[in-house]
Amino acid sequence: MPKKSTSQGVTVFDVAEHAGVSIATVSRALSGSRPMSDELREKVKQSAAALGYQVNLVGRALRQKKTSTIGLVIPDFENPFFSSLAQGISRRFARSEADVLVASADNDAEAEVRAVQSFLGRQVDALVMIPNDESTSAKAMKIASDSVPTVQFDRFVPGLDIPFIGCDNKAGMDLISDYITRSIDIDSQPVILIGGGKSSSSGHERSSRFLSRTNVTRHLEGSFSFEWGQQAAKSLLDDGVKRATLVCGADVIAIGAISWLLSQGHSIPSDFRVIGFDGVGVSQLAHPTLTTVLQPVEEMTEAIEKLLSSDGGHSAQATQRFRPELVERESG
Amino acid sequence: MPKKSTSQGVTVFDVAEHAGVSIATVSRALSGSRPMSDELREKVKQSAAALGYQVNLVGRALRQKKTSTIGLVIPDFENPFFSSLAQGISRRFARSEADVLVASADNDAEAEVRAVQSFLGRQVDALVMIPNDESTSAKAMKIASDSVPTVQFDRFVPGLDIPFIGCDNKAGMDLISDYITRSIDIDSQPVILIGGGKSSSSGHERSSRFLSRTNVTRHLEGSFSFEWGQQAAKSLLDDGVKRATLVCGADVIAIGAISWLLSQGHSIPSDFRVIGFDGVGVSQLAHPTLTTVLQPVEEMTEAIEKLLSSDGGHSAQATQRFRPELVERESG
DNA sequence: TTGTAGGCGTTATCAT
DNA sequence: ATGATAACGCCTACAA
Repeated sequence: MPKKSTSQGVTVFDVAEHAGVSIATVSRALSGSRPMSDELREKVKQSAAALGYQVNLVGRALRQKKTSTIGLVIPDFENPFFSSLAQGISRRFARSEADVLVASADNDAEAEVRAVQSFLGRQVDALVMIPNDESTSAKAMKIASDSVPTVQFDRFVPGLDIPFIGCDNKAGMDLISDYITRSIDIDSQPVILIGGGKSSSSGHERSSRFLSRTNVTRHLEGSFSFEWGQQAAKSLLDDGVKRATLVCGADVIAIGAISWLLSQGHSIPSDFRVIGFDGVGVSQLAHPTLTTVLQPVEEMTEAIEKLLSSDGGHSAQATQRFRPELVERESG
Repeated sequence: MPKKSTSQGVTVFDVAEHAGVSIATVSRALSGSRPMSDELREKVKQSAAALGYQVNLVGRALRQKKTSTIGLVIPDFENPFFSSLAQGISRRFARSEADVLVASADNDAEAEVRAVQSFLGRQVDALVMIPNDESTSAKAMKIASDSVPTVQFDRFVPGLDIPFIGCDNKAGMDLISDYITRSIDIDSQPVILIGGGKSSSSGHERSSRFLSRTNVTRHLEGSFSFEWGQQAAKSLLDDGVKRATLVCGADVIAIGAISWLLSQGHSIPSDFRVIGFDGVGVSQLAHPTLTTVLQPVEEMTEAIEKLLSSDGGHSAQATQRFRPELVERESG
């Protein structure tokens, strides 16, 4: 049952009255924006505490025209890589002045626009977006970047002049290509690409790059989900594939594929080699553990912080790609 | 007289001027709060569109003293169960009037308090909290519930008069107890409990209940993480345990344990049976697939929505526990 | 050093 | 039906 509010409704006026000073003094004492006698400041603080005063950030935001908030829009909460990105951003800004608020676009273009408008209406100081889609997210991205410093993270919408920070997907796929070339017998285990769909920039880049530099006997595109990994593996088996190297567009796909292959009695890596991309936490817990391309999440979140803090100044590069790293484990 | 608009944002004054009406009319036309001639309304809307007007929710919030926002505070983004809860809440409120904003407490009591104060300062209409801890989260919960309708979700802090919506952990553990009793040879596979730590209510309830109704040869407590599952399994093997039924306080623990056991060459379920709790997505992708207790997330989020919408009225029960369901899969 | 007053953008209450 | 105006809570020139 909702309790009667105590601190709700306590304003600077109440504190001022209680402390016997003006509201300006209260404001200054609490924000420390101007020097004042320690004695008075202490008195004000005690009054504030006694009354349970909590600053109303809405009032402050309206006045200051800034909210010390950055909004993060992610496609969904189900992909553990997005979660780890959210975790990374949250932690990165935790000791900064800004709070990070996260909203899910639920893999839907309209919901994505709504999320952006919601953040914009709330006057966030900056927006970090992981766009759903290479084309349908253009509208949301434009709306965002038209009003507030915006960063594209992990994925981007081509053709927009909005900074992008993410992983060098091409370099990542090249790591896989090289690895396959030097350590796998392509004749006995022909290479099959299971992409996450070309509708996101990451999916697009990864698949295209890999195809351009590696002989692939087969190529499937789906979505960035466990389910698609399972489904893709199933369709391969249904088509009589008995041995292959499965290069997957993301760890979630790889894990889904492994799950299906093992359930059908196939063995990994002797029958099927499986390679992922991202380096999510569960990739090292899967059995067999997943060979994958690890994205440098720390570096990327650091770059975002720098980019947003050096706002206006051109000290930080607009677009930065970070080199991922191949982690050889058991699955491939 | 019409006020000058800032160069930054388009305001109601700009729209009013453009449409040749008063700001009151603009507000009414856009929000539809009062009836007015369709013709005028249309004109105003066109002006708004022409100028690219977007309502400033900060101004609205200040005036209306409500934000149509609910805040969700979760311990972290790494546990996939929390992510699925966040996803569930977001989806549930998606077609409602309210936006859901998520913040991570990063498993830290102070960060949790900061997150709550941040949401409170932003005047959220309600707060949904998954408390970090049974004791250290008390402060954050109190602060929250003192100012705004608050719901404890999935976990709770005992002794507080704040509604709780979650799973019937005791019933869930009983399902496991019964299952073990009727289908497992306890002599060859003695039961070992790997709890997630008694510092959260879920961990507490699950471990205590299970211990009270089942003969356990061994009992370890840690945290709700993959790492703890691995570590616990390792310590069991180090102690020479060769066969056992591992009842885990959460799926993440179970998956961590399985990972370690398999890596050491043990087989599941013939040597070790492993049972989880929660029903996260990856539980059905693990190999072997995880026997677990599935929480009814849909029902729980629905209950939260009802509880918060019927705010003030006592029509909705304050605390509700939902019965989970045992899903027998391969691991146990 | 401290106080006064004005305004941030919006909606609601009055008038008309 | 529409318009003028007063708040909402806060910060910050400007005054004293």
